[in-house]
Amino acid sequence: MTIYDIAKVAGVSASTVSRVLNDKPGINARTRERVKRVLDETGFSVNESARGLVEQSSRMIGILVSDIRNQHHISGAYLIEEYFRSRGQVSLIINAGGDVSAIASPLRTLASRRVNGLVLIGSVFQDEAVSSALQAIVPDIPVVMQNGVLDLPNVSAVLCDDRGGTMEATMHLHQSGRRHVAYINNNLTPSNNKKVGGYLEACQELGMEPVLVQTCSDAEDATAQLLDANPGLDGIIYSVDFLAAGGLRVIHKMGLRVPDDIAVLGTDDSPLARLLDPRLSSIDTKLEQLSHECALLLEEMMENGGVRKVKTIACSLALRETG
Amino acid sequence: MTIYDIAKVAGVSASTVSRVLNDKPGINARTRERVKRVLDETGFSVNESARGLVEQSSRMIGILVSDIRNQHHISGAYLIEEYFRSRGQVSLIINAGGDVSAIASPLRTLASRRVNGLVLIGSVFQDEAVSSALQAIVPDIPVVMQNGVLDLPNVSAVLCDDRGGTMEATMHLHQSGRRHVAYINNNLTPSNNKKVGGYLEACQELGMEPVLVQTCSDAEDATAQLLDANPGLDGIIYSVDFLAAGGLRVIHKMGLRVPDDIAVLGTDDSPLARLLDPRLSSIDTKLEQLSHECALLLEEMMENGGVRKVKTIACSLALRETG
DNA sequence: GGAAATTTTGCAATCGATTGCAAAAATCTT
DNA sequence: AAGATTTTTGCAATCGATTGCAAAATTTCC
Repeated sequence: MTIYDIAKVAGVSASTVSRVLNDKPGINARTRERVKRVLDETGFSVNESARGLVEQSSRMIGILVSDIRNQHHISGAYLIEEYFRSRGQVSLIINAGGDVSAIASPLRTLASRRVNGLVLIGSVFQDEAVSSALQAIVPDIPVVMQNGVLDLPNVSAVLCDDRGGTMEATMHLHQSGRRHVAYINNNLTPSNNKKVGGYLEACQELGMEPVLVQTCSDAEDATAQLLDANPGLDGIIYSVDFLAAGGLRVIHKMGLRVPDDIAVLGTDDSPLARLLDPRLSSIDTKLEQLSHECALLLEEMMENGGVRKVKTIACSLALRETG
Repeated sequence: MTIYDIAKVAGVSASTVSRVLNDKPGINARTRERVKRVLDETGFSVNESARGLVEQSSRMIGILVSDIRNQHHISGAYLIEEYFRSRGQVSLIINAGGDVSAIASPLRTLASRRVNGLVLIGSVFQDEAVSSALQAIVPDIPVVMQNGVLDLPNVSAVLCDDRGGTMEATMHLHQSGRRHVAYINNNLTPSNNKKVGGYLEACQELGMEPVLVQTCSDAEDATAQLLDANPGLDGIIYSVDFLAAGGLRVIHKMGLRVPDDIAVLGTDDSPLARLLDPRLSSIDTKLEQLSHECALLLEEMMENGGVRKVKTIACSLALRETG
């Protein structure tokens, strides 16, 4: 079923059908109605391949997620998808599969589809390999990175102030009387490094001795070891909420009370925080705001041929029952 | 940058370039190499719109998710995306936004893109409105429903045995000595109705008096009321894990011990179950297997012109610390 | 060395939409 | 009623790939 078929039925030319489809002016009202009726009756749907070919645009944006297993990333992708869907742009969401060096392949996929814009989700994309891949494969399309920066003319960025958020959290614990606050990190992403940096700086400023776990694969083990080695610990900050869940379990098992004996903070203020018992206090990294800004920025770049911008969003503390 | 440009540089015709691109036979090895080198050097990427136009296929499949906010659905979508990505098919993941009656719009989007196949995720799609929309808009493309059935020739289904799983869970609790088991449901989706059915049947079979909350928006309130009204309760099954999280909190607050005083089961065996304290026992609705079957079935239908099939997968119990 | 067989390549049509330009139709002027 | 305007419509080129068929190049064989 093509516009030529529609044209035949409606007794007009294909051009007219096309113009009706796209709400172009200069079509007689009665003709327009007639064509529209045929369109409805036949349940016609435009061939976007054909349209994309002549328009040199796919009416799609690409969302490249560094790692799907990360709940937080998925949520971000969907917030952006949602925004663009309401604007009539379809989203092509693709998983990079965690391997940053292999980014060329998904990038080429998106380039082949001629996406009008691209969002990269995940701080691991802040990497030289990604930078050169972007330059080689999509040097001209507007890109926005969520939580990472690259120095390319077509690549904007929206970041949350991980460093500041973590500093603030550390200071908050200090202010509420904690003097031995540890930090447990899961992996060394650029974003997590900023968090660690904030923690260390706050410790220095406050005269606290930092107790840092740089990476860990199992939050329970890490927490148990930390508590064994540092009996005086009265606060732990985790780089991600689900780590804190494991931490809480160990703390509970050891007979310590939260937050009386020890305060616990997570990061990201994910839905999980509200489901744990006690409800987890968390550093809110403003996912919704971040995603919204990404969408706005990308839209702006796509419309105005777009100048590069870098925006930072402040974090806040979502205080609940753990500290 | 088109294949004509490549052709010019490589000193061949566009047809040859096309054949190299698609690994077609009958090209001289040296020519093939030369073209390939030019392809690499220029970083050429095929225009999928043009290709899609002549091939009458997009090399894309569509995944329509009933409601994005449902973590479980998202995970399912990604499992399917993953499978097809490994097969060179891109996925177009779209959110129906919860409103089943408005399914025509996303469906038309997918139809316009000429997706080669379609997966519907969410039992709410098991609905007359969806059936007629599918028939009207995509009567010819292979469709697989995850957790729902419709009686259309091009629509297969993969279901999990919610009813059986819930029966088994109820019986398990009975077997471990529970005599007053309640069921708390959040909403009346077809899938949840099957769960409730299984619970009721098990109760009857076991001679237990059913205590059922048909719908609830807040798990804590529902649980608190239930416990107040039924002091003898020694087991609660929730239709979804995150409800159980709220339940655990209330139970804990009331001073009851889990599982000694009361057993708690969730449903779906989501990552959350392993993060709660105590670790939540849950009815495993086999999301991974379900998604994998969906992918296989869709692939089969796309390749063989496909006959409709309906598969059911058994649930199992993931027993942990709550019962 | 030349005819036959085989391999390799290119020509040209095709997919289904959009759009500049010109022709046709309708409306307005006097 | 005829010419000038304006509105409405259609023709035909275009986008960038794929592919059947025929032509050209190469290889094989006697």
